[in-house]
Amino acid sequence: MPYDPSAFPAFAVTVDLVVLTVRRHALCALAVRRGEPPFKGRWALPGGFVRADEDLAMAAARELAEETGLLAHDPALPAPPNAAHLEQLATYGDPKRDPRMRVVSVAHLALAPDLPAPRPGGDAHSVRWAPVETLLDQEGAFGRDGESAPLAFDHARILADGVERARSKIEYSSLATAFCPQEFTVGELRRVYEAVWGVALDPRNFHRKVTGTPGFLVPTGGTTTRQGGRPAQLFRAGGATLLNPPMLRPEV
Amino acid sequence: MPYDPSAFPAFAVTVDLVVLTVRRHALCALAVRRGEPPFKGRWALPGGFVRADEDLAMAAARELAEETGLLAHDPALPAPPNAAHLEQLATYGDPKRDPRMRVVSVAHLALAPDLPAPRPGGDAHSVRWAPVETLLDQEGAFGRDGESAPLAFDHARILADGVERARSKIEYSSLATAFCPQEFTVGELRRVYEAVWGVALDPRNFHRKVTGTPGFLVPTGGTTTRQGGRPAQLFRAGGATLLNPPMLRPEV
DNA sequence: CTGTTTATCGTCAGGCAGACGACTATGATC
DNA sequence: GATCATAGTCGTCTGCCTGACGATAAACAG
Repeated sequence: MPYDPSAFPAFAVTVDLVVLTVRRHALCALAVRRGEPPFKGRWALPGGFVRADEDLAMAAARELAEETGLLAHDPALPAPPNAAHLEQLATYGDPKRDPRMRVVSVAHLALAPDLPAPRPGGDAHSVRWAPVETLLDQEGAFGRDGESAPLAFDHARILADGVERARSKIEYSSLATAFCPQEFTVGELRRVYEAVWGVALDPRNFHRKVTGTPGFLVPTGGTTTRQGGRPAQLFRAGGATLLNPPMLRPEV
Repeated sequence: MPYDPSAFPAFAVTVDLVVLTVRRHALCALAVRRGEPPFKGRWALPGGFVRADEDLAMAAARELAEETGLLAHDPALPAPPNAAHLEQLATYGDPKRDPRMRVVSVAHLALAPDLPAPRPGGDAHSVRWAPVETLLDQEGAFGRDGESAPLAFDHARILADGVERARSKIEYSSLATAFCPQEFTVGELRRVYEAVWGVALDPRNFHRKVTGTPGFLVPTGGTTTRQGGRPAQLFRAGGATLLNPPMLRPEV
């Protein structure tokens, strides 16, 4: 018993992705250059239409794989090698957000470890990792090539919301490990927090806190010296997802 | 330059509302009885189609006003008398969630003070406040009249997500005051926390905590004795939105 | 007047976080 | 090989916050 199609307006539904990673001590987001109008040549978040038989999470996972080769994984399972955390962020449906037609975009947030290099896939002409400040602090700084123009559509707002979600969520969950490779050191995890929050943390207190939180980290037995200095113990993410008490973000 | 409409599937977009309040020491949600198939006669969350020229937040505010007479208000402004907190919750888009057609629902969460009585408005045949446990703990308990059947569609999942959002958000924000009238006592605020979390809190420690958090409560100078016992000071919600350090939810 | 109810103030001990000293183990440089 | 720079790890101390709980205050019911 289908509805009378004239009884309600028809929408296009898309998923847009805020894909975050930490590279060179900076929080970076994935941006693609638009090859078609509107906003041709400008940078935008990766995304695409939801297909007729697709769940929203499936569509987001498909777009993520197309753009990065990353697999979304069930947080309950152990992470496969090329896995990213993926969760729904928010939905944006301003009637004028796309000049062509009525589009509702269900934004998703993906957190990934540092990747070798973004591989342009799908229909994206070029893809890059850019520090989120670079992508967000460009209101008014228009360049003719779009290199320094604001993000297309309302993607600056979406990106800002995604960054804020990540910043607050690593406080009370073990999500920061999603930015790390499968095995990592306490120092590497600390540099994730420092990059995402944009602050400096005391290495000694940080070490005490994360190693003292049950279920957060499990030692693998190995050590590494890839950061220079004294060799550090290697850890995997433990089973805990919620940190209680939480990590405390320093005041301002 | 409109898209080729055959290039992507057409969706219907709705907003569904999780409207929560605290009545008689219990967390309650607004439910409407469906008058049309599918799920005719079953209880469901209030909601409706997003109109062609409407933002998502506007559509949610309109549905809220139609069902309850409550106005959504900008959290930055002082709350008008009949105001509720309204925020986007999450979006549900399983291809099979509505048997008739492809519907994506953008769920919103509204928190309201205890209201005199729900007034059936719009096209809802009957409306009621029901304790959330009653609405959620009915899987398998089907009654022929739908009185004790599970909620229609995926609304049980949506309601559960909304309740969980409210439970966690009153920990670190001043949102619990949205369940209180404009002027309220510390005891009334404590009973909100107790109802939402389903726990008992120590009145003395609670009093110390909320009155000691800067910006959370502002004394109005008046007192009341509507709860019996010694008269209590009256407060308004202060300007603070984030509580730091947060309220601590007792274990289990 | 006495008991009951709710509000409010105080005290005390334990836990956790911030500040920071000290020591360890590697590689780089002289 | 000695020295230095770099990171990692272990401790200590102090102050703040919380949970547990005693005590007092101000209303009402009988």
